[in-house]
Amino acid sequence: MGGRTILHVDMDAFFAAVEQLRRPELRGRPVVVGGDGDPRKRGVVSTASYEARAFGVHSAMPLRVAYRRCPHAVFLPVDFAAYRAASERMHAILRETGARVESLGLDEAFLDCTGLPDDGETIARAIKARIADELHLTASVGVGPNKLVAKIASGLVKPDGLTVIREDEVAARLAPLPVTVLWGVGPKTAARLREVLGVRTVGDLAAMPEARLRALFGPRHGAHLHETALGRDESPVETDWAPKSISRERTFQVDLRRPQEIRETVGRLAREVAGDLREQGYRTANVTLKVRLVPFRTLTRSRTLTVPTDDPAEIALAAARLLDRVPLDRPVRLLGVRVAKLSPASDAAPTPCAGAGPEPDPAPPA
DNA sequence: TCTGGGGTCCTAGGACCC
DNA sequence: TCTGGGGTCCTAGGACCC
Repeated sequence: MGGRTILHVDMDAFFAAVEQLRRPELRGRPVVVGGDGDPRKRGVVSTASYEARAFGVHSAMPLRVAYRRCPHAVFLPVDFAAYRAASERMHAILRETGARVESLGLDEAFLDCTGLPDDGETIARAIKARIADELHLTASVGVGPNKLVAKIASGLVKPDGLTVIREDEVAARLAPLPVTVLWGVGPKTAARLREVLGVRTVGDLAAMPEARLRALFGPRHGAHLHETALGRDESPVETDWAPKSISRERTFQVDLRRPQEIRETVGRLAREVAGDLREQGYRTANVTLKVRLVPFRTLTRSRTLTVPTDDPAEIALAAARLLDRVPLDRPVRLLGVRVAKLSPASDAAPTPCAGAGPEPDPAPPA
């Protein structure tokens, strides 16, 4: 497995940058994009401009906290249509390199440039130049021997950065970084690594015997930690993506208490999911209901529909049955309906058992 | 009233089968 | 009666990512 050339392209403060581009009066000012743009309401920050980050505002922060930290920022609602348009132009530039391209959301992508005539750094410079000239936006790019290293590299210099990590530099470049730069290492795993093993950096983790990691985190997660700490990653750049599930969820500005209102909302979400399902050309076999009760507890219930279906009424019925199994003894903050086990609608042969309808729930465990 | 909305993947236990 | 072992499917829940 020698000699892949992988790029990771990461648009800088993408949503905020698009807003500043179309509204020049916002340039140089702190801009926070998130929720419906009202920082006094429930919602989180999607993207903060670099001017806002200077005040400690960052992605996933509650809007109210962002408002406290930076009250003079301009707060804007998320306008996906605008960001999608810019994203498509960016992706067109990436595809024109001839590389295979894997999207990660609207603002990031991996490119497999293996076998192209130019080297990774040259391609990266060309991409950055075109994004600057044609979109008037900046991107930070990382070049490495695999996706893991490329992604870490793109994060090392931002905004408008370009960082190349050669195969023989990987260990030395990764060693001093905190373990949270690694894929799959979030707050919980980082805390356990620190508390149980005294591990803080990628270098610390790389020095840990794999057996200890397996014992502590289980065979798969342990092995994954070991591999990534060494900068190893053989995952391919995947150009085709198909969803494995489709969902709709809503957090309410005011927690719901009335059962009638809760039932109606579940029905509405189920019909929205069914609409998405049909629009995207899938059928499904499985419905999951998610309910978040106050304070902060998530309760999910799922069950299988007997008939693969994209029928809104059947999906709504399944969700309603699941709701019957949730004790609504406290206010409800969030409702969500997810459908999984997707299959292409075109495959769906007429099923002989289609008249059976949903079967009664098995007795729920106490 | 501090906590969105879209996802993916893994684990663990029980049911069930051979 | 002293209690194996592999496999799959299902459900619930957790961690993580952008």
